[in-house]
Amino acid sequence: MKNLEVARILYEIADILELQDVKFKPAAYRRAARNIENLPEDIEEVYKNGKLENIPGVGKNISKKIAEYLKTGKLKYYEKLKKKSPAHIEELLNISGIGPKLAKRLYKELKIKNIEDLKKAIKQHKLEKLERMGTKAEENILRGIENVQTKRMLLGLALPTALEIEKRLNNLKEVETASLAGSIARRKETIGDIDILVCSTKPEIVMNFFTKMSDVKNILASGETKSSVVLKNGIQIDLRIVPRSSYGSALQYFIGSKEHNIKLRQIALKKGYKLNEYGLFRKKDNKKVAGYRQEDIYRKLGLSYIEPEMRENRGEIECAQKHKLPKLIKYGSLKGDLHMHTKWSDGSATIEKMAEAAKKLGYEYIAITDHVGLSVARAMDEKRLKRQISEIRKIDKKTGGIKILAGAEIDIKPDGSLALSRQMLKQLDIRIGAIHSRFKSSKSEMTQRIVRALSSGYIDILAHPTGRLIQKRNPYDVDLDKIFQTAKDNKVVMEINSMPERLDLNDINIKKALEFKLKFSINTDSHNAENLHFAELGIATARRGWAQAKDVVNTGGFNELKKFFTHSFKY
DNA sequence: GCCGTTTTCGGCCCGACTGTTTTCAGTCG
Repeated sequence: MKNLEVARILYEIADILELQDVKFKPAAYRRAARNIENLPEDIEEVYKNGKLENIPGVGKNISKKIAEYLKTGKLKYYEKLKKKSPAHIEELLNISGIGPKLAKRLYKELKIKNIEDLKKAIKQHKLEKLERMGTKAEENILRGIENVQTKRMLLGLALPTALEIEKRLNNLKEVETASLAGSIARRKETIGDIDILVCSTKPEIVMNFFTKMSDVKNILASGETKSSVVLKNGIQIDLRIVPRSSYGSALQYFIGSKEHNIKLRQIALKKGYKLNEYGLFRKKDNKKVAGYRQEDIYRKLGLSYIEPEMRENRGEIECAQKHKLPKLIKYGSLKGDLHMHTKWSDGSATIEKMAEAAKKLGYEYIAITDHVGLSVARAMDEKRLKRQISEIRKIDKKTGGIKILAGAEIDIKPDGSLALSRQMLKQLDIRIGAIHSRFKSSKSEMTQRIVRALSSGYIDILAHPTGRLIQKRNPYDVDLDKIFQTAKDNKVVMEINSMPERLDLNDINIKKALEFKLKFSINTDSHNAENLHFAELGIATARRGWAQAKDVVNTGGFNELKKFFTHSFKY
């Protein structure tokens, strides 16, 4: 899959053109790059089918360039651009506070080419001596450098803090409403900072409370309507206060995404409106026609209301125009969890403890799915698995209020065979297949390996189907179309793994799997009782992938589940 | 370079903030 590779080159072209003061082309290249980044299909497939120009933002010229790159592995235009540009100062554009103009000045006046040079120059206070620059500017850029070097945070790590602060603000009597905004409101898998929007008539009191919270480490900015702090845990929070009359439009604006908002504004313009964070205004007389509630804005523009998780300009606006948006799966709608580990393999809790915790979440059922067939993760051998199954049956009878299913996470070996005998496979209620080794196999090897496993007839769920660990390990190279088709043919369910660093399948691939009419199971892959809460992250990801309750097998009650897995259930 | 339910040419989202300077260019979200 070369989508990201192609997108990166287009981004770089955009940066270089921007540095050359070329107008509009940078935006065009960035738009194409963004859409390729978000493309559910493999760009090589799109190219082979001659459909490159169907990608929004990709026209004749860019499609030719993509074709050249995919065919030859090179792009002459790009090579030439790089040669022509005086120095590779594109790196500087990644720093918040530095745009094309400043980057060029830094190079011209101080010979600064990259972040390293820049850091040295700041240490010697060379920047503040430049015209129209000062100490503040220098400090800002230094902070920008730090931000480039700190990675984005996992949603699962930031969300509890975000919800806690949101609650604190809502408990304040001077606050009418506080809501999360930005990427965390859209439940993106990683976030840069937490945005919170507050509606209040007493902004000073709210701002004072916010900047003086005991967990604030330092205050970055503190004004009437906007403040920024960094918490002791390193998370940055931006708080904005707006009046009630424009709360809806402000929320709409700050939730984003940027791409979604740009599209929305274009629609507004065509319909004779102007949209900004203060409201939706009629162009001819500047009369405000919406702003109090987000719903009103969407309605005035002829759209159904779009849930924040969908606002990525991935087709949701077109769907909303036709009033054909899917009804997304709701938070809290899972009836059970089908993937978790216990002390029997690499988990830390007992079967009983996991069952009790699941019961507290209101679940009707869980499946215990410890590892088998691995040399790591304290995986069980067949003898131990046999003992565990009878133990699970015993505990299930003893424990009221929740059904405990006997399952296993079975290693898919490099040749695609399963690391468990047929005889044992037949005794399990839920059989999860998973890849744990040779992540760097070729695309064809990995595809064959998984296809063979799924075709065995003994796999009910494919766990973490792409194997990625966010910001740590790339997804393995695999032909997802083939995997999805094989899964469809063999009635294999795709897992949406809810662990914060997995979220696998991801949003884009969920949307793609839906085109194959596949079913999902939102599982936590818990290794202790607390992990069960991560299910909400899985639901968030499912929502970002446009999944509905009917697409997710574990939104159904026990009888429904039993019917679905009727070929495997022994229960 | 892309794109069209005002268009195949002439536009391309929009406003706030920041720092430095005295009227605004540059950058951001």
